[in-house]
Amino acid sequence: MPELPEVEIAARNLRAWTAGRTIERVETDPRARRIFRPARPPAVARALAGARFQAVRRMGKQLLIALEKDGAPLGLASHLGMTGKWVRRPEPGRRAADGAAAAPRHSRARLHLDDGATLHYQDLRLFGRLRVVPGARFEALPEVRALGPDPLADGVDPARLAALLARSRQAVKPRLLDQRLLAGVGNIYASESLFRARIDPRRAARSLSRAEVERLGAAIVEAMREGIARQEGPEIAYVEEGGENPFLVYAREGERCPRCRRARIARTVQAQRSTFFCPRCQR
DNA sequence: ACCCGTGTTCGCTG
DNA sequence: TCAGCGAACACGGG
Repeated sequence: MPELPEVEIAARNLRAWTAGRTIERVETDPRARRIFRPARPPAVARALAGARFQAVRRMGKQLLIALEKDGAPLGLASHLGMTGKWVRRPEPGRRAADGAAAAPRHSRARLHLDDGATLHYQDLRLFGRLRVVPGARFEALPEVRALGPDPLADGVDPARLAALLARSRQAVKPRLLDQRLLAGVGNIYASESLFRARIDPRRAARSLSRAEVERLGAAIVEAMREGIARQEGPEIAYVEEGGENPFLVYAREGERCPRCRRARIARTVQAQRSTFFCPRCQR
């Protein structure tokens, strides 16, 4: 489920799984050519084999994994697309004997580490990317350069956000999906944030007052933080697919609004994506 | 069978 | 020149 909070959890997991580890061997799914850069899976496997993990960063929805191989820096940029996921086998805390052999479905790349664990990159729809970055020069990548500030790491500058919103005739909700504004906001959190800020998603982006932009910025940070808090920690149940919908309005068409308890959540389509909102609370 | 989907990119248009 | 739109990518679930 990758928007900023899910990618942040993935980054924390990868940090814990890879600290001090070396990649011994890499297997790639030859049919998943489109996720690899360069687009030859065996070349990616060869490039990563023998590399040692240095650091895992997140910028927006991008996972930037710094490695070292033969004394030189090397990078792996991982974008999860719609259905990408990193999992460890055996699962953390379990011994290698318990089901180490069972590869998860749609495993597109397997990194075999020097502690006996395997990190699987799973991706059903193949919209994700695994990109080898020579010299770990992530700043040179166009998809990284194009990213706006990360709301979690950098906070939200209302003046900057207001200026970028004003630059467009689009409705505010689809405008928020532009990663140049704030990196990491996706379709779910755009709806959630606008609900929290009580702003109608159909409003023209340029029509928002300064006070509304400030509310929106704060709501984005809040929604992201809560999303992370929901998924982290040993006690809190991980949000599994098939579990309860954890969102305030997303995918709740027809249900009563959790704020006013009177109107029902509506669904509309903007720029080919679903938007959920309360027609009574959001103005 | 049909519609829907957490993301991004590309080609076309006005 | 460029913002904005729709299609495309690929696959599974309801």
